[in-house]
Amino acid sequence: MSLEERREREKEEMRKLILDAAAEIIFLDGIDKLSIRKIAERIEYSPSIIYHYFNNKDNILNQLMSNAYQKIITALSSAKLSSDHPVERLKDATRNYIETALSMPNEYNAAQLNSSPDVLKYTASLFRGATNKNPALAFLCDCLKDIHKNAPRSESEIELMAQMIVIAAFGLIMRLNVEAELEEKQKYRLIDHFVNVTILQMAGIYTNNMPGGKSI
Amino acid sequence: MSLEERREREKEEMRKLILDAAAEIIFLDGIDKLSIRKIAERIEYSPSIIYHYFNNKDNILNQLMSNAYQKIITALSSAKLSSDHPVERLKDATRNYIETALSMPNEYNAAQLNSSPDVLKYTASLFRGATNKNPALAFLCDCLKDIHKNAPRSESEIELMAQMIVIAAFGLIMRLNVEAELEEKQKYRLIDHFVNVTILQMAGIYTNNMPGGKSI
DNA sequence: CAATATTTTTGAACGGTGTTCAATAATATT
DNA sequence: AATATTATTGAACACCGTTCAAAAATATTG
Repeated sequence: MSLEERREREKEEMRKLILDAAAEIIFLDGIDKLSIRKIAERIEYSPSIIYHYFNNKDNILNQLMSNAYQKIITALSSAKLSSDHPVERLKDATRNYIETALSMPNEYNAAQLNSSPDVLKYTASLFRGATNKNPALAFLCDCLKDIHKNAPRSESEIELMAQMIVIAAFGLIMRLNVEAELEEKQKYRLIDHFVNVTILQMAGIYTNNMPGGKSI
Repeated sequence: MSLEERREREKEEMRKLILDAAAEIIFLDGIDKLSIRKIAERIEYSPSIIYHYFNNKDNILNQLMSNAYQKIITALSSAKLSSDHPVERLKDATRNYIETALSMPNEYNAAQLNSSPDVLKYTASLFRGATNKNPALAFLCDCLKDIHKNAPRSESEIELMAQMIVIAAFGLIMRLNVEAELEEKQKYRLIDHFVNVTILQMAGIYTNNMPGGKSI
């Protein structure tokens, strides 16, 4: 069966070749300019061959976006052990998540705005409860429970908090992605405020909205 | 000069004819299916004529989206006098804004994700300070100042708060638009929580994140 | 090795898109 | 009535995603 294995391996390599070419085109020319014919030109094959390895263009795009979004999710979980303090962990993870997402705007946008089954596995769907699968929501819920361990909130309260944070982070990233010409300084002013103030408010921590305000 | 006036009026009528046809196509078949040729077919002219009234397809789309987004903004300001209580006004306005935006998902998405000059006039760009032009930000700032009139915050604090609320509302609307199959019940659970809890936290009001928690 | 079956790759075609432009039809000006 | 201006068209260009029968390359058998 080594023959079939090799076949499959070669097919996988070809798929990777196609995906890599697509990623480069998106990086160089933008996602709007991606076309089957351009991919074909880049890998030096005829356009038709691509349909031997993928069902259609959307399929390619979705696979690409899923892969990229997994990287963003990984960035989140890498903060899992960053600190003993749950609040610090929350802040670290969110900042990580935001900065990773901003480093691949095309992929993040496409992944979040796409509701294909391919991509939906990883994105922050509001469907699935926090306990289910979405890694970002699950991580946030854990953090929030930890933060409120002295005065426990209900499961649904925690879940709503987490969803609001995910939604707000999503909004921030989207806006920063759209407003490409925004100065770095302004950008980080917003991110800082979000991570240091807004998140804590949404997590039910601050009574005053400025840093230095009383915490619980 | 009545001749030129009529000319211009007729040209404007033709533009409106084209825009209306485009809006219908978007409504019936979705924004992806909009094409110059389809518009032409609908208004019973040849495709080329459209370029006599608009520079290109994007121009048509942008104009359409700007018009729609103005309606959403209008929904916001209609809440301006809804209540004496600034907190109630804030809640009313936000709920209005969200529900109007959800009633025209295509237009809202396109307007928010588009950074063309046409559209940028109306969308919540982070560029312009709150005092400048963006009506949503300006309204929020007024509300927030009113809310905190007894313990005034700095201009930049107020502005950051407002921007965070706009960003979070944007995120919520976007998510609800993308997840089209979400049940009405779940949808309103999120909107309610956003309007009744999250906004108040971001506005620096609640110390506890549940309704009934102490206010300042 | 030769013949056959299988898989990979191609070229041509279909129907679609946005856009341009010279030629025509309609209207207004002289 | 002749001329200038404007509105409208048809044909064409250069793209696009996708399909499919035919060809090339490879693997499997006798």
